[in-house]
Amino acid sequence: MRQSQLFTKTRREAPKDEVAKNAQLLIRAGYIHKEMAGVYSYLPLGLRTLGKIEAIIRKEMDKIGREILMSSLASQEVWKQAGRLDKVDSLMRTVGANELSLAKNDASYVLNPTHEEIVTPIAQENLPSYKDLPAAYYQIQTKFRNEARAKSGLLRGREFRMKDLYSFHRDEKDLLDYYEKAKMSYKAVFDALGIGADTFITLASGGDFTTGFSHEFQTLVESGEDMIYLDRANNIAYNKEVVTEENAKKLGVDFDKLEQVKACEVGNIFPLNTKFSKAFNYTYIDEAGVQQLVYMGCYGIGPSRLMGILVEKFADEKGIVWPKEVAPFQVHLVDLANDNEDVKRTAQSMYDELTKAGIEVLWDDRDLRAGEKFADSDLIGIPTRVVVSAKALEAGKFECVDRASGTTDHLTTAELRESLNHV
RNA sequence: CGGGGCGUCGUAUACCGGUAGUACGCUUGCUUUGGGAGCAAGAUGACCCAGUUCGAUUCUGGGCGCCCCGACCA
Repeated sequence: MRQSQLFTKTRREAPKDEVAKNAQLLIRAGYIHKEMAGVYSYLPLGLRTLGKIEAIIRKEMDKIGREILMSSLASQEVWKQAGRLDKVDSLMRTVGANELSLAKNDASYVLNPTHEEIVTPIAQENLPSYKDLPAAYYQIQTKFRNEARAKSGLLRGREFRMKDLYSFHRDEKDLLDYYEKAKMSYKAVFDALGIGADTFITLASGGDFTTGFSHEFQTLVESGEDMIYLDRANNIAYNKEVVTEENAKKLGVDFDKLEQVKACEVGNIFPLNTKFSKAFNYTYIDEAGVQQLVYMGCYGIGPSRLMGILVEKFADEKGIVWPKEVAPFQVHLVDLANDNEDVKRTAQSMYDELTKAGIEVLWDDRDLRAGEKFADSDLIGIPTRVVVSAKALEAGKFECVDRASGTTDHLTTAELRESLNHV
């Protein structure tokens, strides 16, 4: 893509109402636009990056579930059924068009902050027999939560992207088997995103659903809002709510000896057991023809939050540094042509050649001075920058800068393609 | 939801109870071209509603919005 056709601009300064590094850089580089507190629009670069993150997640989820897309809106009746209408603080309510003029307070619809209430009836309709189980549905969509305090850019929003997976089982053992499988899938996702080494399974309270634990995936990051108690040797962590005397005894862990570190929750998985199948009276028929309650699990990952975390973790003083797997483009082709037709032609043919080879290239074809182009390139954070200039034409080699390390190589076109193929 | 802070061109900032200034960005022209160029000429601004006042962007009150700390976060 030509940068002149991106239809976004970079900014030298971040808006003063953004303090979080991820929001400052993503806005300055033109990835996102702030609509209101905790609500952002995704611009071309942001959408591509978000898409990459979601594709990585989708690839793993397809191995353990079927993708669907559920409604954002639900009637409040559905939420009453599991008794959560008034219990869930983050529920956002809305009104039907015919009620707008009445300005009623008792809005009739809700924007779903999670989808147990929606998915359970779908499963009920489609998975009535032991022969249908186990099964799992997942979706990636925009979620709405009435966050009391949206903050930290993409890390905690009122509207955000979420992948939520729901699994259905004939008994607890089958649920737990699947639960372990889901854990492995999550691990694969975080590995692929380049944060595997810093992401720890963290024991958390089971909430309403279970007397046991649920599991969070916490990524170490300075700006994280959670404090976790990390046992590096055993590759496991405990969250604040779990660190009690009672649990210390139960788990045989001395919490005082653990490392306290800041982290951000990138995923969580819950054994729901029969909470929702009871509420919706979702039973399956077993081999003996007897109705049995279905066991459920739910599993979430926040792609938009992950995008923020990747910025927080990898950015430097010049701007964003994307892991190669999620960068909106692999190569930032910067021409310093101005009026030099030879340079322009060379940039065009390099763009064509790399693109044809399946490499995603953002070509900065804008008629600007070198300094501004380099500064923008640093800010945007594409992994490899290739400079096409009069100097390069003379030398027959192009300057290739690795954004993360800052190292510069001078390569011929063939060498460049070779090095990119290794990625 | 409790506490604190802040609302001035698109962005960042300044000043002021009496014609609102600067930088970046934007428009036009010329020059410049390997790390955010220069000159010249333009366009664009006081969150909303009351009150005080001859006069309010400035002071007071209310509302709304945003940020931060805390509580909350299935």
